[in-house]
Amino acid sequence: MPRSGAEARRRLQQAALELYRERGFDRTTTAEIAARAGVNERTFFRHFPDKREVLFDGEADLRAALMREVAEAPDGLRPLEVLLHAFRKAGRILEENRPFSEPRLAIIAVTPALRERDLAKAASLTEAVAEALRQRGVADRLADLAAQTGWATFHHAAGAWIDDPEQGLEAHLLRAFDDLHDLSTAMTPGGRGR
Amino acid sequence: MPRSGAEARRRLQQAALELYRERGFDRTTTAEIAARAGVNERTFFRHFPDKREVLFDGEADLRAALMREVAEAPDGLRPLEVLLHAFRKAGRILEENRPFSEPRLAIIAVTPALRERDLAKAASLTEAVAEALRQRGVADRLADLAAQTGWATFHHAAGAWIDDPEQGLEAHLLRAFDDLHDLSTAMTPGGRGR
DNA sequence: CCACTTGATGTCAGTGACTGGCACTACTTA
DNA sequence: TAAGTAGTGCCAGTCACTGACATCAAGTGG
Repeated sequence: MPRSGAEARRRLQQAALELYRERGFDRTTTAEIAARAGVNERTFFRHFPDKREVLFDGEADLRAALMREVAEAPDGLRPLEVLLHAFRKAGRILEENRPFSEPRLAIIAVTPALRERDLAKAASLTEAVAEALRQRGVADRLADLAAQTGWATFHHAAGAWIDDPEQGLEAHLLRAFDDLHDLSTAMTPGGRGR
Repeated sequence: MPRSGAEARRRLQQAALELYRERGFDRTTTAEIAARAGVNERTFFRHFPDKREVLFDGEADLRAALMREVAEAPDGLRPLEVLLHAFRKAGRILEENRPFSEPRLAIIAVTPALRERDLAKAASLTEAVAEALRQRGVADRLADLAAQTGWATFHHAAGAWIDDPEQGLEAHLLRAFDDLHDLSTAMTPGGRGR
């Protein structure tokens, strides 16, 4: 009956999101998701490799957006400035999709198994960002460190934005990077002479 | 036959580590682990909540060590200095246990399911570190950000140390925090007037 | 209009992680 | 010695996930 496959895929995502909200992730079976989506359980696993992945679909888009923004950032910016630039741009996607992503994030937040997957995705994106920095000519060591601390700052800002959406993600981002700046500048260099 | 339970637990950990190395995590069944340890499969799940957790046991110790070092760091240090202090101390545990933790880390590195769990543990420890900073009087917002960026820096340094153990973890740590300092100081504050 | 191919699905059998329940045994304590 | 407790073995069952094979709709070329 379904011709394109993409329809079934969307129905599965929708059904999974609903059921995870209604009964919780652990008390939802893949058979139930498939039934609500009107397909066979086997079909579920043809579209998603496992029960968690059905909630993580936009990753490829976000990754592409991030890498593009890092690549296209103005010349002359320092690594963390490049990242702030990219996060501001990519953050708009997040903000526009908030109605979609809010229930999703709520479920992830209360489900350890989903938090684990979320962390894995974040780690993968961090690695992608580091690679994008390297392609910009940032030295290997700095690219890795900048990507990790930059992502941590972004993650921190996103968390603050979830708790307090009034100010907008961008304001939280700017404040987080300012805070990072303050944290580091106020730190005496290493414990050794330089 | 076993009297203390702790023995069975250690045998299970040992058997799991061996089997994961020999055949890989995915091609090892919990029944095989139990058999090599000389116990029933059910006993495996009495000691460990799942097949991954058997490799993550020292977490409580590391957490305690970290929180203690953060709490006992000298007064007057800025948040990131406190963390550098704590990581240097806690890092010694890592260095002393390298013979133990090296095969373990190698398995984790090549097994996505175990990497996920590892990331979850790191996130949990980061949260603990943030809490320890708060108890030191660091403001909520800064504690969270400092913990995340500090952990990212620590993680980065640990990775560099794994690749190049010659210099010792401490040297890598100092360099990573210096790099972080450089990254941030060279960054113009935000994109807005202050 | 008839093969023929192709992509998505349904069906079925099977493996393995994990759980609840119950009985047994060794060690501890009154 | 009796009662308790902790650690274990055993058994049945659920559920995530996989491989193999059949089916079915749609498009394609003759």
